Amino acid sequence: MGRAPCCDKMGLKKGPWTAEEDIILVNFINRHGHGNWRALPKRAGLLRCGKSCRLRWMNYLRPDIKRGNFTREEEETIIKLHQELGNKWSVMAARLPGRTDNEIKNVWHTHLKKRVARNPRPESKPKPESHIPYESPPNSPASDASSVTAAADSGHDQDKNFLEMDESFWSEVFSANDLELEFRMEENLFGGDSSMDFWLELLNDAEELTGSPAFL
DNA sequence: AACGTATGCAACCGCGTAAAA
DNA sequence: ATTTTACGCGGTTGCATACGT
Repeated sequence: MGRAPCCDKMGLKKGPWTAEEDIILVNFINRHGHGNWRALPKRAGLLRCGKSCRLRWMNYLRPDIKRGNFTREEEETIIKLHQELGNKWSVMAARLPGRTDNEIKNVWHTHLKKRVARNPRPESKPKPESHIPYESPPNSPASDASSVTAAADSGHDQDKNFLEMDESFWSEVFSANDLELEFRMEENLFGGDSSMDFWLELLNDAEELTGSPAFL
């Protein structure tokens, strides 16, 4: 049977998410949940397809996502689970709280697969340190920490600070400004010229609240 | 300093399937 | 029972940055 496209692609944005889009998505889900991903972008005022929103939320914006390095234990768990389950990334993610299937998949393909290939049973000789760099050249990015977080070594400058924010940032920002914020967002999204001034002001507010630079 | 290559991550695409109509 | 719709998953790609020459 024919399958309808996931969304009407006309006019929908693709590519990396901006801080503004993240704010809109997080705020909307915090307030209304995500009952219907397909309808969500329209309701939230995002020019994205529902699938894209879902992915962004699941892999990045969800408050329960653990940011930071994969521990040695997590890496060993992934290796073990992969031996058991194969490429069942979502099952693995369910067994690793705070980690996403995409993240696990990436870390497997970029680090663990090679490690396993070179050293088929690493778990048989546990190393004393709980957090050991990947097997990479001493000055490679992965050598200073086995970080697979987006923030750690991706270089999207504007996003970098944003990504490093703890999820508490969002709850602080939104709980503090809530109603007025939503009103102002809608005003800027639907009502008019959606100038950057609004967002800059919002980010300044965020900085004041959290005591740390938000995005800029 | 400039250029080419490798690496790592975020995001997209297409398919399978469950749920709804 | 059949068809349609939406969700979730796994594979793949695009792009920015790091590294090497």
